[in-house]
Amino acid sequence: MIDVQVLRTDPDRVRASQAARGESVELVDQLLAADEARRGAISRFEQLRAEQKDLGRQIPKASGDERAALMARTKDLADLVKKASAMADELGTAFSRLLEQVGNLVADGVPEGGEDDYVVLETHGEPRDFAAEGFEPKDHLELGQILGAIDVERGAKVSGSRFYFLTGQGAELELALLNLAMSTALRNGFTAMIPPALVKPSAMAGTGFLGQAAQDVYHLEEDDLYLVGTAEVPLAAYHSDEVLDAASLPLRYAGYSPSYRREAGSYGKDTRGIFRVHWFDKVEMFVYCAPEDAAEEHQRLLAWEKEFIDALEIPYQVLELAGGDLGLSAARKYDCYGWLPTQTRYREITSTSNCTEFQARRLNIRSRSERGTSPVATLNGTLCAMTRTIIMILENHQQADGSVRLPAALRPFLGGREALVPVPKR
RNA sequence: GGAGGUGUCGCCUAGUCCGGUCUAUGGCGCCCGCCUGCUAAGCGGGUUUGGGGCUUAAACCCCAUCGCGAGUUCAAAUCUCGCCACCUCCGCCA
Repeated sequence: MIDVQVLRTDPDRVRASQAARGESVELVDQLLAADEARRGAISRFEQLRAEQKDLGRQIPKASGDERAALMARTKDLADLVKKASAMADELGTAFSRLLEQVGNLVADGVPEGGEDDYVVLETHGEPRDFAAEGFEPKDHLELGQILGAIDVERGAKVSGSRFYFLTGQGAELELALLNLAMSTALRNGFTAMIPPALVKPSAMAGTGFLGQAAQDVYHLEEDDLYLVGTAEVPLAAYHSDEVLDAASLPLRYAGYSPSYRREAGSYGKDTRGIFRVHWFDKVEMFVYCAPEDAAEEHQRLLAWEKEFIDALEIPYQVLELAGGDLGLSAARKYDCYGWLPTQTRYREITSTSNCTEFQARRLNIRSRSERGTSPVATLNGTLCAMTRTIIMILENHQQADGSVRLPAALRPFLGGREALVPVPKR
């Protein structure tokens, strides 16, 4: 959630942020009114409670009539206190409910607009000219079948649409990518993590996925647990309700976990192959750092993402997303879009968000300084989303005969092999 | 899944049976000061967290906080109920 102090002292900033997100500006006025009401109720309660406590303390010392009189008076007060307390609770809850709807304050310089209003910051590498090479590129699904790497038919048979098996070389490729990603992360000072993929509602809510994003999340009714859509969720909740030693920051974690997404409302979108699926595995970077270092850290996360994509020799662009496309938690977001030859356009492969103190406030993650404790900043970034990365590798490095050249960085993790090669169908 | 036990302000701990100066005890650690040639020891004071008030600021004041929540009561760490986590044993299982 946003800082309540900012709401009180600079409501215009919150209004501007809401406008940049394309969200309700009136909400800010409702919030201010609710805050006022809540604080009034709290102070009325505290006054009454203090009076009640004071009288109550005299009872053990008194005796006889005096005692009876005191008890009668305190009894009346107790009734008032109960009512005042209920009122304060009610108004407090109303305020919180409103506050939770407000997205993070959009960072300065974020482009205005919605999904299509991103700004291309950089372009790296050259898309291959397949015409010049004399063949038509096959798409990842066809290549996956030729290589015996991806089986969507059996995925659908076993689990339904938007499920797949990675088979043979496909499964090996994921493991190689995992090892490359993790070893890169470890070299950069990250701590390797394998987090739970099922989490409690508090973890989901704290990371901001139970708002507008809720329809895209799997929920296990029976156990009231959620399947995470990203390791960001357990990695953020990992330090919830903790006070971190300021000297230990930044804490950098690289988590490998499955990601589950209902993909509600994406019917008919990217239905071919494994571009948009209900489950994929992912190595996610997650950082806790001092708020004043967050912007710089965000650049580092982006740099590590680029380093990884560079190593895979995939042409790509770096986009800065517009305010309307940030999600609830992010103050700023960069996506890397890799070149997809059969679609002749760039498609998302990684995403990194600076959530400033937004998630830390919800999850109660603080660090200690001379001035007491204060929320830390959290950031996340994709290091390697397996299915999308596999798609990019297959399509960009395919050869005329259906084999796929392996980028040099990946070879050590595939027994020195230089290419994935067609296998007989079975 | 079944039975039993435990949960107190960083860590350990007193208090819970029998509700009221508990405004939560003591130790360790940590911080400040004194003392000291230095260090150690010693002495004195401070040290949960969150919210609010008053201040230039600090000091100070108020409310909440004894795993979480609800209830009983004028009054709950203490009594009742529900939940959670951990430990021990049994059952089941990769």
